[in-house]
Amino acid sequence: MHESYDPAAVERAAQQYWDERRAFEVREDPARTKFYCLSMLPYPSGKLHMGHVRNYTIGDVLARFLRMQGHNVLQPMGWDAFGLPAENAATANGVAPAKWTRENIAHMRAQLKSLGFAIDWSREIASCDPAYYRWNQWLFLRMLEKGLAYRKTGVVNWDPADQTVLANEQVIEGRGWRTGALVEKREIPMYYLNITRYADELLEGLDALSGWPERVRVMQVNWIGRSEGCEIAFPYAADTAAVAGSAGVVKVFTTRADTLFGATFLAVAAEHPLALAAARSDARLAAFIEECRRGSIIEAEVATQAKKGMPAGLHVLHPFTGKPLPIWVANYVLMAYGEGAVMGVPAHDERDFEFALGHGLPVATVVRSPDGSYEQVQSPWIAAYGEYGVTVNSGEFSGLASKAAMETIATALELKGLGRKRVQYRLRDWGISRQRYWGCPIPVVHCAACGVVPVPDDQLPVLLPEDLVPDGSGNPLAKSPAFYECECPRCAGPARRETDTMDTFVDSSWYFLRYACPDAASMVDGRVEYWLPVDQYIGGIEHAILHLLYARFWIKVMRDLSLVSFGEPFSNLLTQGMVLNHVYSYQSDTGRKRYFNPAEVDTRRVADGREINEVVTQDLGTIQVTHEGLGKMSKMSNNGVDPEGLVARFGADTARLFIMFASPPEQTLEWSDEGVQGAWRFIRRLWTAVYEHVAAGTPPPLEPHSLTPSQRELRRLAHQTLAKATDDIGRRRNFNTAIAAVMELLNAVQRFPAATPQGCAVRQEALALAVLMLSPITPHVCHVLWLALGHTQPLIDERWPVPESEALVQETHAIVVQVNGKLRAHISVPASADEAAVRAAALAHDNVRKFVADRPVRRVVVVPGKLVNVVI
RNA sequence: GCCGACGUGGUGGAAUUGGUAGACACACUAGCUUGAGGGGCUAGCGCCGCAAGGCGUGUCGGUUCGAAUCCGACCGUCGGCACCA
Repeated sequence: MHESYDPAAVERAAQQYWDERRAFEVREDPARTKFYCLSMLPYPSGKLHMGHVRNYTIGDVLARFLRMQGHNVLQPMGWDAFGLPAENAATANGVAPAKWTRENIAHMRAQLKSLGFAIDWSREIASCDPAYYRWNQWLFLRMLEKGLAYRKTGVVNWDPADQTVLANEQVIEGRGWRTGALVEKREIPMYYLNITRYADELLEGLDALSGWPERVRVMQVNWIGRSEGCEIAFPYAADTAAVAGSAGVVKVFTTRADTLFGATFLAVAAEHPLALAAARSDARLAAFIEECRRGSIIEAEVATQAKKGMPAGLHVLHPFTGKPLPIWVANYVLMAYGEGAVMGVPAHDERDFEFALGHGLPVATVVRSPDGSYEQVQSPWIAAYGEYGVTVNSGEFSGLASKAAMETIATALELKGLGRKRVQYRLRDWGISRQRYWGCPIPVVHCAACGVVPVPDDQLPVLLPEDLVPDGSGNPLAKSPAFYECECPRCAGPARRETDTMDTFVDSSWYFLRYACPDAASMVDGRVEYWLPVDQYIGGIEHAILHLLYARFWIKVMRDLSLVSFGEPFSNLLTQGMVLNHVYSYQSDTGRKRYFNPAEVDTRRVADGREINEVVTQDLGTIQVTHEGLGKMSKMSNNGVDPEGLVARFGADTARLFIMFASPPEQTLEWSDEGVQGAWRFIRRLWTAVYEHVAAGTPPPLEPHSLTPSQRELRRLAHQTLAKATDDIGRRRNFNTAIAAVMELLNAVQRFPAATPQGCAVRQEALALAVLMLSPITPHVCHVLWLALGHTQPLIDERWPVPESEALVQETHAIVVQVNGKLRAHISVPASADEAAVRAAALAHDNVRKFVADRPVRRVVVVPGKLVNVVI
């Protein structure tokens, strides 16, 4: 053993040992308990950032910990290799996405290996490999057969300058990010997966997922958004029937059928057929609809925009009173939710209220609060009353409690054929078509004679050509006859291959099954039944809804196709908090934004206290950039911190220890490398402690019964630390406090005078326990220190130790004494002392007597082993 | 706007079940060691105060013998909002 710690040499030795032994390659073994530890697969953006390091270190700590507890642990890794950034890079640099992606994978794989993760690399997969994505296509075809995949039109962002579809991310303040052109909406045919068919099961399944964080389950519940309510049909008035060409109804969905008599208008989406019909003879309305059409398709923007509307000049009839209600076209009504129309009840709905006030529409009260505090018309109107109560002014339905009114009105509507009770979901079907090149081709062919024809299974995979370079305008596949010209599988006539590719969420919806059987000749095989479901899934909280919901849906579909036996993919979920860093941007004249890495930004304060942020660029010289605040580390905002520098300077163990010590895993972490010194210093102190201990000679066997009090005390601390670390890692997943406890143990070891042979034996045990406890977190240095402590079996094959109950016995308890809740004294009592003795000892303390003085003691609260509170 | 979370010293954080607020670290200050390097060791370090003591966990209010923790309102930050992944 060297006197000084050399991380590079230590890490080389440990990694070489693991590699030679193929220590992390695992096989199915029915005799052993399996543990599938999975981290979300990375997008190969080019370099790792600290968010990745955090994610994979958490996974690695758990994988190594459970391995030490005797489990057969699978920890795989792969690449979410399709997606937009590769196309952007291609457009910018003229490199084909395939080459760019594969080079990034090679670099990032090397970075992951340098961090020493216990990954079974023999199972590595990349979603851009045909051997993987052919099964996306295969399952899509099965879904098509079952009617679970279907075709309908959908709305996309259209950049008229580049003649291309934009991702939401590429729309900045309503303009295309490259062209600055005003983005339009465009309706195109797309494929949808029928996730809403599984809405109820996805919702109910959440109750059983006790290993998931509550916050994620709540978010999914709200996303699915099941609401029980009523569909109500408003018959056309004569003017509407004339425009529509026949009699008919406008359907709305409401959860508040009890407020039906308070409806004073009907609002429809700009895309609603009646709005379009009315616009044919109303130029102003047509202009308004055109304005809405230019609006955003992004929900966050739709929800925050000013509520605008215009009367359609048409009417519907109230289903009970027959009174005509005006139809308004409103930008806050979404065509995608419900029926694309809502009844406007200003008195009892906040949004309707705001709209009515803005457009001078009448407000009619039809609910009063049970205690009468809200009654009749307010003057002037200040707010809607959205609570339940008792119906008023509702004809024959007046005087009913809200719930009863909903039932009664629904029944009456059903009798009239103008409504029925119905369940509505907020969840929409999953649109998977992307007008992009770098993705999995959708396996269908369009034939003039046969229509849409699925590609037969024996012609899979539909291979994605890898040599195309997108130029930012349109999909290169659609400009590549070699790809799209084909023969119809049905009639053998000339046909055109579908050029849309799949959403990359498809790739990440089942990759964890393929790790179990990466070489299977079918989509999955029996090995999946051994390894799945995933015992511990770890990934960013930003995936709480979309990815996790899509994966749950996909697995349920596979179960219903009898491909797997289970219906939930992830038994336990740890949602890692994001690693944030500052975001700096520069907006050029064309409106295009450029992001600068915080490492390049020079910040200084000017006289008036403002901060000036400057970047020296090659093309623009020195420019001032805008500090946009904090954001998650991402390629998009160019604020990632590459761990490479850290690893080169301090080694992988320091990087791992630092990120795990910085905060508990679920918490958002604002990036700063202050503190990395502490992790580095700690590992070196541990190294030195072991070195000096070993240099003092081999200690005799430990004799627990012949120890001095101070030796017993250190031994107790060592075992207490072990109990805490076991609980912190195994149950609480609070790695930072486990590390802090081991730091305290090391501090105690260093203060401990090990002058005698038994003193050395106690120290030997404490150091060995410290090395074992740290080994999941800093595996390289622990590998070397373990051997240095005289062990012949390598650490990787060691078991996680169990604290000895005898060593944990405590003879006295430290009790705090409060007077009126304020700390006044510390006392020490024998562990055997009863409540009366503790109380007496507390009251006898000088300082307690001083504060009590001659005031009467009203009450004494005794918390055994902890605290006494004297109330005066 | 809606849904979810978070807010504690100069900084990261600890306080696990309502029971000592600030563990463990970083930074900083002073001293020692000098091998003069991003080395090691010792001590100090929430705020006010000479002290006794008082105040203190985003803000305001409540429950309790006792609140960082529970409840209500508000403010701020972060994530998601269906084509970033």
